[in-house]
Amino acid sequence: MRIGEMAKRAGVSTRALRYYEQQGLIDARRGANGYRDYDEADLPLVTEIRSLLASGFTLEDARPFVDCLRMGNHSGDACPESVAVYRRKLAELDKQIGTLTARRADVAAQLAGACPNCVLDRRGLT
Amino acid sequence: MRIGEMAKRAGVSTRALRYYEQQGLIDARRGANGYRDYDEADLPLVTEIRSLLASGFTLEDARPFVDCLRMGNHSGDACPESVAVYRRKLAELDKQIGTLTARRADVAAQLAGACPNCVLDRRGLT
DNA sequence: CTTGACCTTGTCACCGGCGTCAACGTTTAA
DNA sequence: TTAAACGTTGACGCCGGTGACAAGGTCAAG
Repeated sequence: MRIGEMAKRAGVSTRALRYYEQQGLIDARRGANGYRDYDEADLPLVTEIRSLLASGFTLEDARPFVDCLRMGNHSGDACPESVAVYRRKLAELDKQIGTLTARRADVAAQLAGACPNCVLDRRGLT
Repeated sequence: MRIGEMAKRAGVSTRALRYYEQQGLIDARRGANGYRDYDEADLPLVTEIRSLLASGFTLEDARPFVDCLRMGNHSGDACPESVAVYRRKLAELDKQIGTLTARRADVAAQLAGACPNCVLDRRGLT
């Protein structure tokens, strides 16, 4: 199928598909006219990418998942490289959550100090 | 004082000081030679900006704090506009923390599904 | 007079994942 | 035959806070 159809079916823009190709994630054969010719099997790859991006992963993160699917696996995370990404991401998230939580406490303390009447911190209250 | 001294005393780069001026946060008088001439009173303003940036606020967020200090207040958050920024930021942080926490749960679940032996989720354990 | 340490403005680069044009070739239906 | 609807590559813009460099002006010390 051509890029337009693939885009429609995957729910992405053609721009995105070209970008993924440029990043070496999704490759399409070329017709005699230079048009990209996508395989049916590429659809789940694109879907996997979108799903990961929506979950906060980067395109680089998605690479092992796509490779894993292309190797014939039923699921993109059936490979150790993908699992490693999960773990790295988990650690990243924990770190970020920790940072933001500490920051939240700081801001709340500042707010309490600056505006004593502003006891709007809903935490610990019912 | 000139920009170099101000930068040194505030612990920022001259580039940053020029950028703050460009954004309308810190204004300096100009000498006959065109050199910026900072006032002693500008030092705490710069310090306030750095402190806020370090806490995850943007330069835009810092604006009311700086204005507040320039109006003669002892503290940058002694003005309602600054307090409003605190509150907005607090809400932002809560939202971000919520998003990341949900995402973390997703990733942990995926990890658990992809790698049953990988029960490394340290939460809930001692 | 010259060197070197300061100052000035202006501009590109970064990071990520595209959106959005431009300028052009191809296919397809009327 | 022609116009619409597709396809191609290439390049700029965005967002924020600088870093780094260019090409120049200024000023104090030796």
